[in-house]
Amino acid sequence: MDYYLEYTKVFKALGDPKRAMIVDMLSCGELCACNILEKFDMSQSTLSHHMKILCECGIVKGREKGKWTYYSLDTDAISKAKQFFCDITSNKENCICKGTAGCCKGCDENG
Amino acid sequence: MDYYLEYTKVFKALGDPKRAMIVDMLSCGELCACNILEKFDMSQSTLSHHMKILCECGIVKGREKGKWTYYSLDTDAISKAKQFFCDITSNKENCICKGTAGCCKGCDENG
DNA sequence: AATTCACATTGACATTTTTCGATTTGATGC
DNA sequence: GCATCAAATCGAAAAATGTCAATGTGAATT
Repeated sequence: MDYYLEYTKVFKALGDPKRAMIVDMLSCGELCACNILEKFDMSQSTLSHHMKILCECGIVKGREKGKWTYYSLDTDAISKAKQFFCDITSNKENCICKGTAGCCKGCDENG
Repeated sequence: MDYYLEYTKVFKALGDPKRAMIVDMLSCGELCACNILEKFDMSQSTLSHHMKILCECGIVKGREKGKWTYYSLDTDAISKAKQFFCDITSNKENCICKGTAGCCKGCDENG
């Protein structure tokens, strides 16, 4: 159950459209909070709250430099979350990777 | 935004540990609601509610037969959700698939 | 050291979600 | 037809979430 709890935090974080958009923005490189805020119609405190959720689940990292905080994706944590997604949606004896469903690379490597 | 909203429903559904466990159970094959209920410490109405959320986001299908309802995963919807996950976490110009991060098969095909 | 700037935290509120017991619906068996 | 079973729906209560304005914090600028 703790296993599920750990990874469902990532899904819960991505379960908000605005947070999914933030992740999409970060996929092209590091951005500071003010750059992200420009693109959204939300208050600064609300954005800060969303960034905290994204950081706490592990898929986003914050790097403080002077007044600014730069955010970027943690590709390792994202890989693990993808692997979890593959794991819970694949039949372990007869993996759907072998069919047409298109599972992930990591799943192929294990199966 | 609608694009994000469509797929974030899937993540929101998987953002609950019990629902993630249900998906994991269904990955090994079709099950009826009563079989799922046996494994959990929750009321019948609560399970019914969780199944509705899983069905509404598209990743689970329900098949009614007589008194029973059999649930199974919709591998096509799951593939699309994985693709979305890859999309929002991959740099489109310089995809992380080419690195060590381990993106999904579909992402490789596109990139 | 006073001000400004970027961001985090707090407190409050409305909305959404989770959960249950009770009821309803629809199919089966007597 | 009546009782029974599986599952959905309803109504209500409790908990979690999203949001903002106000405030706090720490770094840079003057």
